[in-house]
Amino acid sequence: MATLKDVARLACVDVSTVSRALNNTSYVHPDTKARIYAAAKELGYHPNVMAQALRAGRRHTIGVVVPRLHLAIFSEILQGIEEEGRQQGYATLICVTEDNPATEKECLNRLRGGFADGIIIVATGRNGRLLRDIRASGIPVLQLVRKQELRISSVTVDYVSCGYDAVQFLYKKGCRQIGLISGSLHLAPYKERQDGYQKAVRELGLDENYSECSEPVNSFEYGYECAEQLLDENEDLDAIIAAVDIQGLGAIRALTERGAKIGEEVRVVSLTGHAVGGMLETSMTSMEMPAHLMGSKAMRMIVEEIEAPQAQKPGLQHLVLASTLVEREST
Amino acid sequence: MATLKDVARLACVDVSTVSRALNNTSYVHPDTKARIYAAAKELGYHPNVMAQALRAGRRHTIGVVVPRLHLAIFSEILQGIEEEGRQQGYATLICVTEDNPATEKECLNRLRGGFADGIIIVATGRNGRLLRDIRASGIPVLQLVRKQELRISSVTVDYVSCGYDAVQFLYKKGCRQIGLISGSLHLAPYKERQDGYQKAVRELGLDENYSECSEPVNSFEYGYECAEQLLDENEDLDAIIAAVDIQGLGAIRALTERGAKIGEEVRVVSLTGHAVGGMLETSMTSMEMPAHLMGSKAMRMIVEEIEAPQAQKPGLQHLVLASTLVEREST
DNA sequence: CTGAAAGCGCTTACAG
DNA sequence: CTGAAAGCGCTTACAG
Repeated sequence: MATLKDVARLACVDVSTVSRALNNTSYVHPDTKARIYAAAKELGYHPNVMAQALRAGRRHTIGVVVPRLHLAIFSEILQGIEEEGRQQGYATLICVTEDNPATEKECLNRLRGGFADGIIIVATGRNGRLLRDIRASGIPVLQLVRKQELRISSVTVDYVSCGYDAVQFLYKKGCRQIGLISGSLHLAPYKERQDGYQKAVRELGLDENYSECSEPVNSFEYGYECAEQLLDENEDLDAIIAAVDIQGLGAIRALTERGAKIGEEVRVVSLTGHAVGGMLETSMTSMEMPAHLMGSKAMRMIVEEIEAPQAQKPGLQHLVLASTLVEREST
Repeated sequence: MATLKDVARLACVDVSTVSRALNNTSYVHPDTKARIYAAAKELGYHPNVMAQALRAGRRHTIGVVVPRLHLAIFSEILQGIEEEGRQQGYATLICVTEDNPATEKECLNRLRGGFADGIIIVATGRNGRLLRDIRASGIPVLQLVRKQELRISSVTVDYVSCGYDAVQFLYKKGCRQIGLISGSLHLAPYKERQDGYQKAVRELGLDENYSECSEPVNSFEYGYECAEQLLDENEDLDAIIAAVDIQGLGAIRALTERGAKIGEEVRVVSLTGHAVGGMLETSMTSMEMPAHLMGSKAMRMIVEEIEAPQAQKPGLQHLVLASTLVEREST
């Protein structure tokens, strides 16, 4: 790769002049400029971003930590992040943790210390302290989807309303025995959706139907098992709410195998709204979270924080967006 | 952030000694070492990766260019890339192009010139020349999934066999009127799958049934429309092959709406094998591509090329993996 | 209008 | 065993 020095030599000027000409950072005589441009072109010069970054103390890179990409809403969120980042001149570095705290820790430790100017974390497995450490060391950190640390800015969805609204909706459809398939209650999104469910069910004076399978996970199989269990325990069950779509797919599968008429005998709602819901034989009603928007908002917030002058950093911000109900055939 | 200099000052030694101690790069007196470690710990020192990178001329970062992440096999591939990269000590930078050549070009231009030590490109929209340029400038480039440039290393699947095998499989199931839903024939994976289809159909003396909808895209709606068209044009159609899963979902949807018995009257096979296929009411048979493996292989190949001494660069390599048929209910 | 110099934070021959 | 110096490729006051 050609460097500034090479261009300078070819154009018979100092490197500083080349830098000024190429960056348009102060007046350079047109003739000199022309020579420099010609030289740069001839050599196929591209500035070395690393050197620029070292100089500026900024890499224009944001690290994103996600639990997984495949079959999850995270991939859509990530697209939102990346797109907005590109527009703002920031590159997006990713780390996939599989919800493993050790992997997450490893990722975070790499990201700090120069790999990224800021970190958007979608997972969060017991590394709260590390996160606060990183933040304290001057690297902006933002939680997305899962808000575990109150002292760290976040972009989330109103999960309580999400659960609440789903129950209300089903109630209006005539459902009286509504089951819930959730996830690990250590994770805020699951806990809060369950809170919303509980609130609505109690207000309406309905029975609470929880699935209590072993280790809650975000998977098709888990959705399937939980649905089986809910149906076994309550033969009057007339609705199932699943925290995430692939659990919903599992529930639909279980219902299909039992020959239950989905959307009539038993209604199904997902609380996450992955686009696959609309592509099924029986398309699935869901509370859709504005995934792309959440990603771009998060990126914008973190870039703002990075670029704000030291004196006027925005401080703690929690942005909460709303889910919207998209009614489909499963209800 | 504390720097080497800070640590040196606190430990009362030269920065070079700190560097040597921390990197274990030559003998340092145990006492000095202890002081240095203590100082580093006290200051919470983390080396500045940028500076290291500038010095070493290597960033330990690979750029990955993908058409999209959501609802595509690419997210699984990307997980494979990232995981392997992490193990090899490389970070993964992503760029989402939406198959837009201009966006792709922008991404590539950023990635060169220091953003990445190597580039894995999954898209490829008419930027072959730029790719060769980048490669010529010393940055390894690797094509994944789509092989457009013969002079650039690649990891792909044997798409011809994939199409061929699907037809053979359906033939053995008794199908005689097999329709194909493909994608843009400018893209090698689609073209080759179609070639395989054609080869098998001709060998077996069957009719060729192509969907000829307007602009081929990788979408649910496109799959739906094409299926409709295939069914309208040939009322004896007894099988549909879809290039990618979400087209397959569209086809299944179309069949469902017509009341056709999937897996009996009309069989459906996808040629890509996104995991969602196994989670449907009628689970979908598919030729599964080893997505995760493709990602990790690609990462390993490019790291090898980067780290090989100048004298013994591996040179052009094309790795072709096999798809495997996973039979499910749709056939 | 342009050059010479300093410095971003690190590593690594070179001395001693 | 450890320090002083040079240099990775850039940018930016500071002179002139």
